[in-house]
Amino acid sequence: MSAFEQACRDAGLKLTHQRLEIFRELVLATDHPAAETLYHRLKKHLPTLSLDTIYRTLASLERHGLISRVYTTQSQARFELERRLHHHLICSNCSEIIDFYWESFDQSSLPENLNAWGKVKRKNVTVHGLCRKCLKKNTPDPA
Amino acid sequence: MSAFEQACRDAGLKLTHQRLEIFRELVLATDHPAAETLYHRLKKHLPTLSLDTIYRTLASLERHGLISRVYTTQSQARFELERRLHHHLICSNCSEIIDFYWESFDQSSLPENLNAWGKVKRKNVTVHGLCRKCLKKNTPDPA
DNA sequence: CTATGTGCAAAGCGTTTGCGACGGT
DNA sequence: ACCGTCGCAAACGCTTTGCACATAG
Repeated sequence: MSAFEQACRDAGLKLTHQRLEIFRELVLATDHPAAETLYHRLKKHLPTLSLDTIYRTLASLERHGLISRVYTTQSQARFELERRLHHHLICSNCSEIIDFYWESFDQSSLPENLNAWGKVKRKNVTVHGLCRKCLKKNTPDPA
Repeated sequence: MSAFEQACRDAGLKLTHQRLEIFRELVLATDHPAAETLYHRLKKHLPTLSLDTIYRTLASLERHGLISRVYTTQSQARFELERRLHHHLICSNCSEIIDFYWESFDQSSLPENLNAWGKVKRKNVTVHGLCRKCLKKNTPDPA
């Protein structure tokens, strides 16, 4: 967390109460929350917090590489801390997103013909399926 | 294409001119176009076509499993034909999305501990980097 | 002939922005 | 005291919806 404070100072960002709380909520969250989700969670302890501040803060933290936007098919953007290389499990029913690690994949190399495309920076796996909760509820995917 | 006509009949969808043209454009497209992109491309040959029809048609084709929505961090939704298993290359600069194939990955198995999560249906790789065009233009990624 | 699909215009929803007040540094 | 940030409200962009007419089956 004080690494966060240092990063803010380096970036010229002020250490406001709101900023700290929004970041702290993201540290604790494992579910890649949307802006609105964060808003509802934080509103309990910060009743005057506004949704705009959440949006502005998320954009600013993203710009400075402290958090990142998650790839999704939904219209709502979702966010996560910029952590070590990881991959995502996505439930097609409840659209929960969970991290997992797969080091043997990380160390493997891509097909050679990708060099023709350009310069590769990162590779990520997304696994789709049904999480245990949704399997139990016996709720098959929509349509 | 007549497979498409058959699929429409099976789904109880009428074979309208607009529907056929929108689907045909998606068959030809390799760049995972957004609704608006399709609109501009089709407008040339179908001047009376409306954007709402594009949206409605895309939603309907998606519901029937003929096309799918691509995972993205942008607010605009992008679409592709439901083809054989493939993976995506995404340029962080121009956000172009290109398909690639990687059969040795497709045949590999996931870490065993994922069974604890639920039932896996599909796994996809997303490669991020800079495409050749953007490398040439010497346009480094934003910020 | 009937149900579905279309085009138009208006509404919806998530997100962004201009403004004046506020608060770190 | 200064510049970044906040909350408010209004605007924005992408997408969806209600309605009346048109069209495929």
